[in-house]
Amino acid sequence: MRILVIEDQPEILQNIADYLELQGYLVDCAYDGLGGLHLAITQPFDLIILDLMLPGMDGITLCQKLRQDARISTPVIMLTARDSVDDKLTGFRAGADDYLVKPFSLPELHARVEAVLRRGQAGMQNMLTVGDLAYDMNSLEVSRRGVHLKLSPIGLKLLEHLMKASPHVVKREALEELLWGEHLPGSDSLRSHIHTLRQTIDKPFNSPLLHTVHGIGYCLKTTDDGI
Amino acid sequence: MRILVIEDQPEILQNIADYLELQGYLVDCAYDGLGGLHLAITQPFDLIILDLMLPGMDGITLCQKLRQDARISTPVIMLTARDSVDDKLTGFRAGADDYLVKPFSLPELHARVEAVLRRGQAGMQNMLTVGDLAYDMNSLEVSRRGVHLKLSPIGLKLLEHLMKASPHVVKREALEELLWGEHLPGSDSLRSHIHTLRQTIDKPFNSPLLHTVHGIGYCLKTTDDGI
DNA sequence: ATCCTCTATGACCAGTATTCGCATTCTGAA
DNA sequence: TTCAGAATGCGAATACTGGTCATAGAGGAT
Repeated sequence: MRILVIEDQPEILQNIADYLELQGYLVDCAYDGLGGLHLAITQPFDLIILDLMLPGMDGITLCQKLRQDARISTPVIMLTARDSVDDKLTGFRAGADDYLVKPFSLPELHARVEAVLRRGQAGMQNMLTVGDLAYDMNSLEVSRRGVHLKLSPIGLKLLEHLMKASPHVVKREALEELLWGEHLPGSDSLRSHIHTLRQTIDKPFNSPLLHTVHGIGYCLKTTDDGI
Repeated sequence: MRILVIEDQPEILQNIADYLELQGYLVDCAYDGLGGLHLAITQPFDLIILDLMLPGMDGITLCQKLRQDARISTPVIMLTARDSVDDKLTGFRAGADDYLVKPFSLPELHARVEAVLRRGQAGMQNMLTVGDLAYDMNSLEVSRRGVHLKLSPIGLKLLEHLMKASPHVVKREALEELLWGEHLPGSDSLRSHIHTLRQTIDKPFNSPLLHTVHGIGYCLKTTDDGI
């Protein structure tokens, strides 16, 4: 879990960083708004801890830019010395996920961090369905009509892409790039994998979901043929 | 609210005690490590304020004994004149909940006290369970079907993460980051640890909880194989 | 300071699962 | 009909995993 802490007071920053690292988090630091924003945009974090008052750019503005300009939804915990309701409202309106009033104890911060991270995980609605086919992206389990299906890693990747695209057609090149990037295998083994996938998700059931579009690619959809 | 203050410098102790009593707390005092430890063990306190440097037994040792030997989880605020990172880390590792560097203002202390007490009331529900496997994060004890299991620190970290994620799959990279942060060990020793963990939590029992997801990572769940 | 124990790490091997490439057969469109 | 594209099936190559063990290092005890 990577956490970015943006705070201008060195002692506080040091305290927070040390404590969180001790709890097993990877901590990066920024001392002002601009530096923090830059880090937050260029690197992936699981959580941002953000002081309200910062040199360069205040926390609320930073949070707004993050959400609106950069479209980054990393959860944010806002720190502030002030305690007025106004600040809280402004903070939440700017997109902060939680709020902590200074001075706070470090275990208290830890509790909030855990809470926000847990919330983030629970929020993930990673369930894909096409017809009676279901793919739980958390447990990586695939089932059809309640029957558990076992697929290979490549099969899973293919299926994920096809389900996300459903009911649209996916070009062969798109699938090849998905699986191998620029470094394609010598022959077109994509067909083999499509075949294997078909064996698994369609063969045991009477209605096929995975359709071939001749010369173009593949498409995953129910056969009720409503186009 | 009863607070125990352990501090060898009489003026400071007097200051703190007077101030806290004025705020309505019941304050007990100790002048050295041994006396403090004795009081802390024999009587119930809601909070302990503990100087790092004490005659008889230093604060860190005292804190460790309190946590490990006496299994007392009363929150501890550590006081110190020093400010080195080492001290802080050692303090936290010993189980201190917060840290205050001398000289501090009494209102500052009061704020920390309030913060720590508030957090304490929140009540930590630190018990993880997956199937018949239980992990008490307060005492760091792991048991399965009532049988106490002994794991290494790395094993505990792995297990904690896997249990929190259960029944989701956890990627190998996520576990590696959890254990080693940015600079990973040369070879994949993760598998050794998974193996050790498996030996401990699965080998003595007939139903495995720790499953491998080929090419992806690991997953902790019961084998009831539903879905 | 020295020894001792426990843990972490890295290397290796064998067994297994997965992927790839190829040969063959099949299908759909012109 | 003809032919390119598609499906199928299978063996070989590859990647991954579990298990074992030797070594190195940390921490505690003497």
